[in-house]
Amino acid sequence: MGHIMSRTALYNRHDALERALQLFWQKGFHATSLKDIEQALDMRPGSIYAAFGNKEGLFQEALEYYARLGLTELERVLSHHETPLLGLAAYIRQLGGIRDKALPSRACMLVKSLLELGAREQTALTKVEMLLAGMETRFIECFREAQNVGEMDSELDPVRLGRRLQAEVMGLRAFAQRDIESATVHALAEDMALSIEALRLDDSVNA
Amino acid sequence: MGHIMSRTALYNRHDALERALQLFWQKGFHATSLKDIEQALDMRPGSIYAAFGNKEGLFQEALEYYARLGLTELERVLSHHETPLLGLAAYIRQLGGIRDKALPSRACMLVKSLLELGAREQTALTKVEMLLAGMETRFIECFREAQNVGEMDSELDPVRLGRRLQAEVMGLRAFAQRDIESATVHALAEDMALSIEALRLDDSVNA
DNA sequence: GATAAAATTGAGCAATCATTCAAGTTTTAT
DNA sequence: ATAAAACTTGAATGATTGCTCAATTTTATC
Repeated sequence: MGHIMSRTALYNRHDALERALQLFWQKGFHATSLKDIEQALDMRPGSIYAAFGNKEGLFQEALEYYARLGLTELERVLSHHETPLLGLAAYIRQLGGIRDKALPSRACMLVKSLLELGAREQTALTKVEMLLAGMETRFIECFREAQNVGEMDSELDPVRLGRRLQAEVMGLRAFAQRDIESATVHALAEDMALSIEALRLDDSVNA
Repeated sequence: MGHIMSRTALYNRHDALERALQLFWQKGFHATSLKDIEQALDMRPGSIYAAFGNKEGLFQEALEYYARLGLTELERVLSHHETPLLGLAAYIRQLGGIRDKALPSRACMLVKSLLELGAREQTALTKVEMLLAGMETRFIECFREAQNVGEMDSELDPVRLGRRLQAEVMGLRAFAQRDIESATVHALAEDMALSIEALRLDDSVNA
């Protein structure tokens, strides 16, 4: 893992991380063996250890990559909607379609890891906590911004609302991991989205 | 696992299940080794396999035991409140104090297992799905009963409400697994409880 | 107290685990 | 063309995995 890295090496690294993410997201940390990783990345043990240190190091980089993708997606949805609350509602509605996409798992990888990892994987667990805190912060910022633009009652607590939204997203995605019909998840997401939109002031609805 | 079993053998079995539950709930299925189990149950491998078949069998029995405890606790809270919705709200509020108790994990063991288990543990995974469906059904029944006693608008869909409540409980408990202050979880649970109570018709509030 | 049945023991099994490293290959710099 | 640096290889490591079973102890029955 030198400081200088060719363009192809960078690409290879990114590609390896992508494949590692798929694997870890699907099977979790403990159930993913190095054999699995060697096969998925088409790399031999020595190369993997030279590039990522050890299994936990690779896992942590996959976690960061995952969280970056997730935050980017949130920003994308937010930017395509007029106001913060409408953006958040759209984000939730989009999560309602999570069973329709071919993903390694419907559950959030951060939550999966939060529930799976123990004291033996302290550094990875700390990273998960950090990344979840980052997502929470972004949600809170949305509610604050909604207040600033007059979309939401300024008496409400953006911190509580942000945390509740995170808990709802966690719940929605854990629920979506169950063996249920896609329509059920869509309905659940719709109900949650309506709760967000219900926070909008009458003034902002007619804006 | 013969049909005849002495009182002490039954006690031992129950005790072993209790200890196995603590272990699996804390560390998850994969991170719990048979060495861990031998130590916790104070049993040697042969006895464990004679009593429970294999690691997955023991895990499944622990799951059933866990779910039975959870359902019993829900019934207990419901029975101590006047109406279904007030009971559910109280149940949620009680979950807000989950960080204050000394538990193996704050997260629901069924959700932990749902997210951790894969195709290789199909039978256990199917059991998890079944137990979660049972909890969902009980929630739905509560909302139906709330309609029957005139506590809730009969236009609302008890099935959607029940599923949403399950998703909220999943989210609350996953959120509570984060390294956060107890007060934060209490506040989150309070907000969720208020949402349940907001479903109550004005008539029933003054009943 | 003798005998049969049931339960427990723990050493040991093959398989798999994450990881290392000397040797070989490719890439880069000169 | 050549040397140095960087990267890759894959066999081998010791530890640990879930699990088996012949031997032994405990329990139940008469």
